[in-house]
Amino acid sequence: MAGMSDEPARASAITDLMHAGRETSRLSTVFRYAIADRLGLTVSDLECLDFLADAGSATAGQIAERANVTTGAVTSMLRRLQQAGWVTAERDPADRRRVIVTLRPERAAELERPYERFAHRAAQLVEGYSVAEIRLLARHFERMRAMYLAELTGLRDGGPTRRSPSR
Amino acid sequence: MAGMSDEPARASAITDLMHAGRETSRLSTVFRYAIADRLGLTVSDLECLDFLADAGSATAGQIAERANVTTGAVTSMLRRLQQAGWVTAERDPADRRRVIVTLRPERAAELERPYERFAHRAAQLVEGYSVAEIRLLARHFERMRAMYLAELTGLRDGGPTRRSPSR
DNA sequence: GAGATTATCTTAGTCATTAAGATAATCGCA
DNA sequence: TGCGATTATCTTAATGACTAAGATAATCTC
Repeated sequence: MAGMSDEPARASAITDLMHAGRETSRLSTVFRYAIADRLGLTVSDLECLDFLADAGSATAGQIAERANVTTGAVTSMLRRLQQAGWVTAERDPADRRRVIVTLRPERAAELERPYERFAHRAAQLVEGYSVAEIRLLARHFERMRAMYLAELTGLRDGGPTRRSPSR
Repeated sequence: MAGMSDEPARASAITDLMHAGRETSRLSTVFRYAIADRLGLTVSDLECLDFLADAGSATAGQIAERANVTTGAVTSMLRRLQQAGWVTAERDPADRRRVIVTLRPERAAELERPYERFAHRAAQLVEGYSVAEIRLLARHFERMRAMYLAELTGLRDGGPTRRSPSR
């Protein structure tokens, strides 16, 4: 096999991969909308809660950056989420300008529930794969994750036209 | 190797995969937000335009369903998109209740532009993979796509609590 | 052709978000 | 030490996308 030209096959496989990848990304966004709606949250709220579930706790500023909203939006978001009992927020004793936000641990499971069916099906999907294949997929997703993070900061900083002229 | 118990390794690989997969999905949503923002569009607008880029043209009702918004929202969305020169909209001569919306072909490339850097990096990522590996990834994404579609219709139909009580 | 259905549009009101600037705490440096 | 600069969050006013409910208008059905 080595040295044999498989360029056409390779190119077509890459095209397939790109198309399926983008469509999956698109659908995952719509799916996330639906999940947030189901939980009575905005997408930004869900973003925040998922981030907290992963990170444990974070400052208001970190949440703003991560959810891609202004700090003003985070202020009202936190009021919302505190009122609904999702998070606690208190000033950092070490630096009293900061607000440390923590996901209430007893609510974390509730956040997972809409994903349960999905996770179950995803596990079934993987059943037929070898360990090596699973590792390949995990590595790939990890690289994509890094790419998204890099591109996001790139879009934020490098963007000359951030908004339509009317805003 | 065959018959050897690799269950612990397998389980940990699956955990890694699930984690990276979910994080990637989350980031891709934030990325889509950023792309829409960069184009001066809402996420619904982008959803609509991407749908049109794929489908060629569609009725207002089909767009509403696809973008998960009411027909009233589509009306103002179309005014927006027409004004910005993204689409044309005209009544269907065969059924004058319908409005047929078409993406202006000369604007389609513009829709791709914010993805270019991303696509370029994604291509680099894949350079080191064998054709078999690329095919594995493409197959996996295709299966995920199918899963998302199935779960989405499930969420839409089976959902008892669609909104928070205050709305 | 009358009533039911379908597709889109209108209207009024809601709410998350932004921009700009206020407030308050911490840092850096003379 | 103390003062100006920086950093983190909050406030305010305004914007605009969205929804629900119902209006309008075209098409089906019998």
